Amino acid sequence: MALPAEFYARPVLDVARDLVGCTLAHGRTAGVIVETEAYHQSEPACHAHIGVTARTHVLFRAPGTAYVYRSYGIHALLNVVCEPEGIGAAVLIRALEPTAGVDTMRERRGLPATDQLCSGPGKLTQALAIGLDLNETDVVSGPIRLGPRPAGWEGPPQVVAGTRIGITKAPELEWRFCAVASRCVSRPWPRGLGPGSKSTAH
DNA sequence: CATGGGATTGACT
DNA sequence: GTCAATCCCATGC
Repeated sequence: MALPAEFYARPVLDVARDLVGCTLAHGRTAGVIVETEAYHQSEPACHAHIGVTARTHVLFRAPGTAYVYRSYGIHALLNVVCEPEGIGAAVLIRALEPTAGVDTMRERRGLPATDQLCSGPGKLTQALAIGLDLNETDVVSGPIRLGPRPAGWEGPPQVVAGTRIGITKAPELEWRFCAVASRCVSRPWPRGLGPGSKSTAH
């Protein structure tokens, strides 16, 4: 049972928030999404901001298309294209809580603790064996599968918003969404302050 | 055609 | 805390 294409044909911020708590699977490995970030052509941190190129054309394709690209020459990062076709927008999957195929993940990752198997965008693609070959595949009916929350995750998960990580452009946008209780997120909130804190003691 | 940067990670000081 | 690895691609000459 997969999330329908219509799920992704909505504002990218809504999709990013709603994907937290959903299931991501590839092969026999799977996990629950605990961290996402939204990207939209209207802001400069998004690859689609520069327009349609050989690299970015995928972002303008139909909602529910996977956009997998290489980061820092090393890591594959997984995104899901959102909004109507022709709009360049996507949700970056940043972290999972492993639920299936954990032993396989451990082998691929080299025996780290379970909490760290998928606690980062480059880690989870390695753990689930998601490579650049899956770029432009369909997450509704293709090899990468996205489904609703599994049993045990009923009820809306408590999701908190914060600023995106590792970017230099538009760093002020609070377009990162995390499951609040998870220990599998890629990075804790700075200085132990709650998400969305705009001012420090001053 | 040459160059520089990047939505990261892991190892090291 | 710092830093190198490594490669695709956008940009500029």
